[in-house]
Amino acid sequence: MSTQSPRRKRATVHDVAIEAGVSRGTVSRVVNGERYVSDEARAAIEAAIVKVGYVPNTAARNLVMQRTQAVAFIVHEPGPLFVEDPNIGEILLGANATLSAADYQMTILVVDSERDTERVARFLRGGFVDGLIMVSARTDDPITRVIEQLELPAAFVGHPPGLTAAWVGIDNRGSARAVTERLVATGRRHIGMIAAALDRDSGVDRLQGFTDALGDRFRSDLVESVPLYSYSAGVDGMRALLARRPEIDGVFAASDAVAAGAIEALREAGRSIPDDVGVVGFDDSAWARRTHPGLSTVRQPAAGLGRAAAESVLAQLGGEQPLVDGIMVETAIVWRESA
Amino acid sequence: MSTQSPRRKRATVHDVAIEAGVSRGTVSRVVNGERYVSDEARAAIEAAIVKVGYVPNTAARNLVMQRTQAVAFIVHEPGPLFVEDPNIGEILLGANATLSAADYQMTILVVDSERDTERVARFLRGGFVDGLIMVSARTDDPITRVIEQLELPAAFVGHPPGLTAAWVGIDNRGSARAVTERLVATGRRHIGMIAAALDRDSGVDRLQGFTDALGDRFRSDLVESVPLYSYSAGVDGMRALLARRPEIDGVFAASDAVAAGAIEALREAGRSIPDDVGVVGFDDSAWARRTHPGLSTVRQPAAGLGRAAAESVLAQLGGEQPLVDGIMVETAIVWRESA
DNA sequence: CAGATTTCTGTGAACGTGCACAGATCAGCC
DNA sequence: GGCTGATCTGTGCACGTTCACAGAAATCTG
Repeated sequence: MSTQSPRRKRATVHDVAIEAGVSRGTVSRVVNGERYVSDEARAAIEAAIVKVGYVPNTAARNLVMQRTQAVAFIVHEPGPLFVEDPNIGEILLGANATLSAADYQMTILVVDSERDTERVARFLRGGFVDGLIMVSARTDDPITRVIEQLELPAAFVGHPPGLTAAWVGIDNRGSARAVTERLVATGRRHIGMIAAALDRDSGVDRLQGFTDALGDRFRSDLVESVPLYSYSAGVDGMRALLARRPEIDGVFAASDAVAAGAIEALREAGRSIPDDVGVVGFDDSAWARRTHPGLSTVRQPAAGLGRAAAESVLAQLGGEQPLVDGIMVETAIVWRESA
Repeated sequence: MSTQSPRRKRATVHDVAIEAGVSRGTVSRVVNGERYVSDEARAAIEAAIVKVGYVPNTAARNLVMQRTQAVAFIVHEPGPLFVEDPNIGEILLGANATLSAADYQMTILVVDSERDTERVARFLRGGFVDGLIMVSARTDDPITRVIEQLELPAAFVGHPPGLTAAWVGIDNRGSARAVTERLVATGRRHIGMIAAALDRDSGVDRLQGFTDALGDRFRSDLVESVPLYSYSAGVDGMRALLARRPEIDGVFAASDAVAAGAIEALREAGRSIPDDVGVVGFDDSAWARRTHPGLSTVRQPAAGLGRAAAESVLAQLGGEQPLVDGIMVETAIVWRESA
């Protein structure tokens, strides 16, 4: 609207100083809200800032402050699953909310191939970020190794065995046990499980919880293992289970997506739920409200995990020692109609 | 393993120069792969780099180069939908793949509240990023205004009316017309639409395409408008449509999530698909393969949109003028059993 | 009113790069 | 041997900020 000059260069603290008739140091003090600035100088500088449109240069600030106000969010996941797994999105949102409230930015890194490992390692070493959040690390993950020897404030969501860094997670084992026990309590006699992602702590722990709950009644041929927490894996797993043990009358699926697939396979086979077969899942993701009947499941507060991870990183940035034992976020069991 | 000194400070180009017995300038030339370096100097420097563990300091480089090698990925979406809409995740992955191949990082910004608008604007002005990708901008979006006057290389996914910046998108109108025409061709007489997100170009264009296809047969009471591209909105919309026009025998839902909700509502009402009512959706997201029967829909290459947006930003960073007309990415129609 | 204290301000030195420039060395050529 | 041009190297400056320090001015204290 107004006849602004076609200035190409951004205003610096120096320009503001000249405009306000003071020195760079005083401007810096005003910008950073420090004490020892006279009222008139402050007023003049604030006016000058809006007049010249001054915005502090991030790179220069980062250089002298030795920090970046950025945290990496690393997700190690093949592309498709990143999209399909609603937990990751929620964790991301939760972490982002906490970080941005503390004026930190989040840089996202997707690790998919070996080449990515190289790239991410270079990135982390380059001082682009002050800390990092790692989601869905696997056992014996090259990326995990890189991170551990990086001396960068880090928080893992989930807990690969042998990890020394801080982590947040849920009690997968106890929660899995609790849902399975309900299946037992309602009189099911032939209870199976579709286990998934056994290359991760969550997958292993959920299977553990299942066996805990069954005790003597555990039969290994009532467990079918599938590679991923996905819908199609659930379909396959349930079909295999039905073929092997047609008398099955209860199933614990390692995630809601898997459970939705299992329900589909049961429907195919003409079984009614929950009359013929009771089904429980894990996550309380959007899947659970979408199945017929509604899925009983473990409520996993994914956004809460993201927030907790972010808080851990922020605490470490504030100089605190990370909690080696990890942080457990509470789960709850949600009973719907499927069991 | 080895007795490394407990060095707290990172090695600089200066340390490398001393170690290799050359000057900073020569080290810089080696690091940046420039010509005019003798073989012996190069060898000595490369050895020195690994010896002292040198990694270039990003902040210093950014400062002197006046760029950051980072691009912002801005998504303006209430939290829950970000998680539920698989397109966003795919666009993000597509963009990330292209950007990281070009050695750019991606910083994610979620805009949800008014306060976020402020924060994001400050962030963009602060020179944190060299460019940006904006997803799901709305008409009259304060963020969009901010971006437009920012003179930063930008690419929008989708096309808010009146936008002057570069954008990529699909032919929503033509594609919507094509699916609807098929509904017409298969002999449906009372074809309705659940329109969604009419505050966005995609929502408006899909409705346009629908009316294009119906021509004279268009009846405004056969269109129900819902706020969001969500499952529950689809349930509500279909119920409303059924209540108003029970004779309805074909429905175009503005997205697959909406279609899935519509199918649920139709099932409730005892209608069979596709015999009583034909249903088509839009997106070919994971939803489409999950409904019963499988959903006929428009295949929207979300990852391709992300890649195209990233390429546009990279091209602008390379000095090219943005294409004002925008870039259209091809869609295809996928026929399954629902119509 | 001298001295001590608090408040306020300006100056110069970092931070770690890239780049322009100047100078040095060396080969090719008449 | 002197000239030209290509190859190689070192030095100083700039990028925009924060911070330590020194000094000036104002205020308090006995």
